[in-house]
Amino acid sequence: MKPKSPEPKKRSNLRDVAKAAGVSVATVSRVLNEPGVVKKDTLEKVQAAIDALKFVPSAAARAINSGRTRFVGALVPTLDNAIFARFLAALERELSAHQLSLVVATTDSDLEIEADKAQSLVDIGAEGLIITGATHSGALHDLIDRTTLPTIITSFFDATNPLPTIGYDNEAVAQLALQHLADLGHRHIAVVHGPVHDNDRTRARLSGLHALPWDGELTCYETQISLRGGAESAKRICGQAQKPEAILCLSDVVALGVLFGLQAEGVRVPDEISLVGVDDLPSSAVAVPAITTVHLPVSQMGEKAAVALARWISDQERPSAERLDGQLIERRSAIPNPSRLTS
Amino acid sequence: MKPKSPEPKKRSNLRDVAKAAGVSVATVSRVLNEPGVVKKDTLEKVQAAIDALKFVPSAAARAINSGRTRFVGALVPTLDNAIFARFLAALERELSAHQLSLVVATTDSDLEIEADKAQSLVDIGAEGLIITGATHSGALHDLIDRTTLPTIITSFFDATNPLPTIGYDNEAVAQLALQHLADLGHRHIAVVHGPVHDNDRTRARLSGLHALPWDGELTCYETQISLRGGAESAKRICGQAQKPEAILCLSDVVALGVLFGLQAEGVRVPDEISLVGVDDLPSSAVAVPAITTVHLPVSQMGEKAAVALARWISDQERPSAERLDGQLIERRSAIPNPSRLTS
DNA sequence: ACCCAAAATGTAACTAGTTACAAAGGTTGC
DNA sequence: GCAACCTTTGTAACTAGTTACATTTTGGGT
Repeated sequence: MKPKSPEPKKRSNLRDVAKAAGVSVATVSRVLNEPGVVKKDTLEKVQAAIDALKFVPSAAARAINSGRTRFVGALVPTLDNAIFARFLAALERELSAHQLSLVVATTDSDLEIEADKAQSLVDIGAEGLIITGATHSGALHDLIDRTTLPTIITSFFDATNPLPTIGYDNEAVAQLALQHLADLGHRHIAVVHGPVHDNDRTRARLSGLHALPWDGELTCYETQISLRGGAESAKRICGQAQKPEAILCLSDVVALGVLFGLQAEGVRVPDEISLVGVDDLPSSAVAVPAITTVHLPVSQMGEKAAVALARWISDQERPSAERLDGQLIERRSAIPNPSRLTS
Repeated sequence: MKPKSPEPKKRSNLRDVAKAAGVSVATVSRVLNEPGVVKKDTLEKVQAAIDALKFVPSAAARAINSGRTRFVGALVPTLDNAIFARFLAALERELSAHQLSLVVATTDSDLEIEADKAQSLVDIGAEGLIITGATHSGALHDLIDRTTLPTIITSFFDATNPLPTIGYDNEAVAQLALQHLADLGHRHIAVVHGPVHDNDRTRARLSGLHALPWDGELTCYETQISLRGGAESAKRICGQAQKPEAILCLSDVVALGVLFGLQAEGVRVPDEISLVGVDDLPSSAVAVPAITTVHLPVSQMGEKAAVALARWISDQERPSAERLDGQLIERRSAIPNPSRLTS
């Protein structure tokens, strides 16, 4: 027989504290939540008991009463691309200002993984979800539907989507970049983009490019969204019989990779070939030559998403879609096509 | 009077489902947790009721019984430096394999913010903590102490720390880089490093440099850890009367920034000046010239931290300190000092 | 000293699950 | 035909807080 403490260490709870302080549980609860209404010396007694027992209130028990867990989840393809890291940084900063914590889950751009991780987020009690793009698995849509979990789509603007979207018009964003090159007189342009599979942002950008009326020619190269992917694409492009006059990269990591790749091949940018990107990462401003790109307000997107989600959760105010505009930032990597007379 | 449903929409719970299916709450609970022991047709009845009521079990109620919330928190200075983003990516991947989610909080290298956010993590029920570096506010130490929350220090190896550390010996890491430059015959070296305030990793690296016995001269430049900070430092260095023979950057983002800064100033690397970094970010391998650097196994660190924390939480196995070694990766940005005859 | 309101505290019923134990139902052996 | 056992289900007591309401204490005014 072992009648005495077989498990001596166990987190102390409200009732332990109440007993130790010689008060009721309600009083302890008040000390925790509205110390103002408790008489000074009972407050001190209770505080002493709390300290003595190293009492830490249980988050779960609080959550069960308030119905609030105070955290939300975000699903992004990867953390390896600075564009998402920057987005999350802004999101976390603003959520934190609204007393919300952020659970991060990466999906590797796989819709099944995404749905799985979303389920985990629900299982642990996320009060809301931030997801990337508008294309998702049926399982995820079901989950959002049955839980009626506040969910915001980012990086993708689409006013007709049943879920609120906060993001850019990806078609327009890509067109900004292409139009700029067209205006500079380039007619033979290589497009370097990330995987199209499971990525509706890239698909939208590509279809934007193809929808733009102009008289030039596009050659597309698909690669991994990484510096290495960009560098390898540059090599591939340099291996072609006829080099393009300009290269358009649908993301800045790739653009920087392409720049490095071209430098390694001894091709001068922008003299021999112009280069534009999309994203406007800090690296694009600092690179030599600085890379002309389409600025995407990711930090603003993170903030807006955070505010919208926080409001949705606390006030049931369902946000409406918000369109953020890209902006062309002219730098040194794209110049007028020297082999053409543009007015 | 409003006796009828004044609030028609409320999440349904276990008892609602039990009532709807005509069974007891225990049976519904079994359907959820051990469907094997339930007779087939009751199982179907219950499942039907669950679907009909769109029942989703409450995470908080589960947590209150199991005592497990299934998530941990990580405190990092920033997401803007790829080194932390990569660390978190690996951490999240491995935690996810252990059925744990990751709450990310950024501290901006401010110990007060760090303590605040740690408190938030505890408030929402984190089962464990990953923190960066060994220097923290008293409030954070108190918190860890009173909650006895499994907490692992990363990016900093110190076998004598009361908390388990998983990381590099920062002094040694910096020495690897400096020794390499010394071996190449450089005697006048500029060191570019991030803010020293509240950052024990940087401090350790600097003291490592100063502890290395050699006959050269170090000039230190403090700057923000960013591309821009690096580029500006390069300009500052070029403005000196006597240019150093080599530049040692204590992180790779800064190294790349310095490279860009030097290129902008028309200084050729490595011909006129050698450059080495620390971290081994992907950009260092792809940059032109590729940057010689000390590889830090961040992904491995993320994985090891995840495994150690997961085990600590589930099996009460307190991990022991783990030292990860940096490794010099020789690339193109550092060459023998041309102005000297090194055998 | 006494009344009354305000302030402080206590009781017990909630929140939404899990689970030990009890009880009922069904099957098999002899 | 009935005991013995296994399968399946139900009851009620847990988990750790919050909170409506009841009760006690306190203080001021007369």
